[in-house]
Amino acid sequence: MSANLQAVADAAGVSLSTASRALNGRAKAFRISEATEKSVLDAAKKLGFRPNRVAQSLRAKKTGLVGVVVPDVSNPFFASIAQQVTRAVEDAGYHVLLGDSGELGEREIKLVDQLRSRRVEALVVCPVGHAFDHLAEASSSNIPVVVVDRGPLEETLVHVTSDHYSGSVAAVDCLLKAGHRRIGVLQGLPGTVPNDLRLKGIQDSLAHFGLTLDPRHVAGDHFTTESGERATTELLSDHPDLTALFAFSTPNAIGGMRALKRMGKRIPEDVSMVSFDDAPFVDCLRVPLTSVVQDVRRLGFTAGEIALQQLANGRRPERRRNVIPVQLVQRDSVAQIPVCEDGASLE
Amino acid sequence: MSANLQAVADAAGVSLSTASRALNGRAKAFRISEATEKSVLDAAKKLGFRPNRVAQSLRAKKTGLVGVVVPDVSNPFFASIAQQVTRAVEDAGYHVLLGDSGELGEREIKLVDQLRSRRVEALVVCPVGHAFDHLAEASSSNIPVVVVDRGPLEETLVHVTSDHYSGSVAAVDCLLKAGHRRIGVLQGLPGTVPNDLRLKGIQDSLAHFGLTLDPRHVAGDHFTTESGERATTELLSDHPDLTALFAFSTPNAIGGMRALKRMGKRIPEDVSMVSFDDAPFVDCLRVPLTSVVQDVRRLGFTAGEIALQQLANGRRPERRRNVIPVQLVQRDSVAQIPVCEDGASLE
DNA sequence: CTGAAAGCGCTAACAG
DNA sequence: CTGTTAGCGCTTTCAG
Repeated sequence: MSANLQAVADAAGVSLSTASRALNGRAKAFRISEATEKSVLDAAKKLGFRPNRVAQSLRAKKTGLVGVVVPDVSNPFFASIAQQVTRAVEDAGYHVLLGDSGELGEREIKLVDQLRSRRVEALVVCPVGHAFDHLAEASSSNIPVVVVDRGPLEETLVHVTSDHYSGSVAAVDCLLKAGHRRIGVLQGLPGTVPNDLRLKGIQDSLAHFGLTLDPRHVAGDHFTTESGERATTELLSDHPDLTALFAFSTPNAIGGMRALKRMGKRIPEDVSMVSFDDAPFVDCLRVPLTSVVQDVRRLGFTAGEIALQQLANGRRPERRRNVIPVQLVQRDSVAQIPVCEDGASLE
Repeated sequence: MSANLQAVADAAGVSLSTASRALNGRAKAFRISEATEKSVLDAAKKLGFRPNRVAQSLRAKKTGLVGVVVPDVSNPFFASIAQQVTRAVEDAGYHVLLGDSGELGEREIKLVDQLRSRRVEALVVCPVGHAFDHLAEASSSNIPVVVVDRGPLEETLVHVTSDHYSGSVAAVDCLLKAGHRRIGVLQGLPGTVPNDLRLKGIQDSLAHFGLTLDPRHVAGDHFTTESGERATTELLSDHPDLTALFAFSTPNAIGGMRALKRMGKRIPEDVSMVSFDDAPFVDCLRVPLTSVVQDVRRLGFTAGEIALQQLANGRRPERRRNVIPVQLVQRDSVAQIPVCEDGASLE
């Protein structure tokens, strides 16, 4: 195995502690002679000494580790978040222990537990989104926990999230202004905050036009392509009169596009589409999608920064909920259609 | 802080060692009475005992950690690899320490060093691609190293990679069969194996038609959208007679599409395009791209498996180079054009 | 059946 | 200016 401090000390003909001090750049502070210092440094280099961070961690009771748990790293949205956390904490000397829950609540709980066993100093978690007890428990046991994206509705945890409600309102307003009245929704995971806040945004936006959201116009059960494809097929078979679809994620939208293609429907001629987005390539899709763009990088970086601050301060930040603004970007997937006079006739 | 073994032992009224044995499920083996075992387990639960993995690691000289270093986690290609490694090793009880080199060789070296300091038991690295000494050094100091994607040309390291050469040949054959003779190349990082093997594939494929690759038809310097966009602009300004582009990555292709759009050129009517791919959404791009599809998941999972085997066997595998097949998928981005009779007139 | 003690590699009192 | 020693939390001989 790799040489240890003792070996270096022996090679340099000094004691363990002198070697330690020299290696840690404390030579000056301890007034170690330059000759001694040099001989230690030389010995270390010659032996290829690499300080054992495990031992250091045990001793210092600090691992310099941040645990990051996401539902699916292969999704660019979560990959970006993991990346930004990595970047945010690296200058402070922290490394990231990565966990992928595979959208499974049970796995998430297990992962959080394992990471705590590894004594991560902080946790940044994109939860599956239905249960938060394990995170609350971690948080109350004094380890900084930052939840990103799908957090609880109550302000129990430090939470970084996009402005789902406003974004949703903007998206639906855009459809309404273009004359659409019968809008289908390709939703993500029901019961999670991003999903339900967006549904609420839709309802409120429709209400301004004296309309209501027909629950039968909402389909889908995950933020995945598969869900988007299934939901679209279902929605358009049962309700061929829908003129627009609102997809709750880029994968949902991509699934929707696949289904529409299969059904021989064109965007936006036959069906308009807007999406709530999280991926950087939306402008290059078959039809450049009009979409609510989230600032994913900021979401992740902010989470990392908050965790770091908390680590430095030693106390929870006053601000629990950090809402990152979103922006509606109009592209080519929404067609203007003649306003149907009997706006109330939607169903 | 969290309770330690001593605390559990005290609470259960037994010694440290008995507590340890009971907690590790070795009660039977050590013929500990059921009552004692139960009291230990109860005490542990009551105190919320979580074994300190750092101390265990120090003691066992095993961390159960695999280091994964990639150039850019936000790129779905690398994100998938990281994910698959995570999945491949998790059942064996390993966790992944993630590093993002940001395509910077220096950072990669530093990260590898830091991860080794943290005593990762194995390294899976997608190198920036120009220098490998640090990896060779790690490998020769007995830690399993698996290089994915951009490895060295020589078989000095265990390497998992797509069949770049054959894929490239297939892509160019497809263009040639469609009548294209003047092909521009949006390359990635020159000097890396995937890049240069693909260039070689192009040359050999062209040679079959008695053609050669004009170096001026090759542009680009990274596997990024920016490089793809710049290269396309450059290529089509200088050589407006190019009828097709071969993009070496999905980001390169997306950049190319952006540039073409800006220049008012349509795919495939004005310019055909094929890409060497690594992302799952290519079928939904503006123009569904004909492309060489890599089995990214297999790339990553295989790397994880090999690392694990090596950890179990304790010796380097015989097979150094693991080549994963690729597949040409024809979509709609290649137009048939009238064969120019004077095939030699390309330039 | 259970306990005492050594030691993994390192840092930081505490002595000289 | 340098060395000795205790101890971080755990597992595992070695003794009873």
